[in-house]
Amino acid sequence: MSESQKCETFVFLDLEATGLPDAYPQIAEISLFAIHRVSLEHPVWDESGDLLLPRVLDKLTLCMNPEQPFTPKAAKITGLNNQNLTDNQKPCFDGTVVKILREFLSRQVSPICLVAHNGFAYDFPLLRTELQRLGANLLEDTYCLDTLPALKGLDKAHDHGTRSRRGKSYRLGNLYRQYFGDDPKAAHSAEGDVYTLVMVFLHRAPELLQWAGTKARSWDEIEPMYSPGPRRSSGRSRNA
DNA sequence: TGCCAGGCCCTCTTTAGGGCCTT
Repeated sequence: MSESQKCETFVFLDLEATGLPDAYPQIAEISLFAIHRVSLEHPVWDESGDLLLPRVLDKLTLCMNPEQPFTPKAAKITGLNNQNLTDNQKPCFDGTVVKILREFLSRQVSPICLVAHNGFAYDFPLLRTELQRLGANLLEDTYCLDTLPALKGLDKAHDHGTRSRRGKSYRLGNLYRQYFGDDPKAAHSAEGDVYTLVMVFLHRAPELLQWAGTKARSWDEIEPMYSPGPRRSSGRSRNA
């Protein structure tokens, strides 16, 4: 996208799901923080010098009970499983979730840029799969930014081709520790990870906003993680 | 069916292999 089409709202996104892509995952929790670019361009610090989460933002967090069983590791790290979601009578990712997502996004000033860490490889394709299963889509004029290649690319540019990045971890929690000298809060809850993502973004906001101006992809370019079968179906085929 | 990724990047590379990153 060009600077003339710069995104007005950045919607930070994280998914908790039943597993990694090899397990044909389904979404169990989604969290979004919608923040206008003006709050990202003008971060605020408190008296102690600590960076603050923007005061003005819209939040949405939903839990849902996937039809797919959780892998043991996914259940362990997320704290979610089919039993506790069933006990709390949570429906699956259904038309109501789509309606809520679309209404949440439609309340934001467009163009909208979705932001996720490793989003091009995980969150965006998985969300695409869940929407495709229902024959649904997000809004027109939606873009996507992945902070993983963005931060790697920015660091590479700073290093001027040297090898100083060797061994550096770009896991979201490690980036937070590196930038703020503290452990991230509520890791592997969707809302906790979105908070961490927003803070990491704010720490590098001028560079990332500039990066988004030229490197954000259209949502329409995102391919599904896999081709979803119909609900309650045993057969599924991997997307080529 | 059953739990199986895969695109990207780096390097002891390029006729390849391995680790990262997401749950």
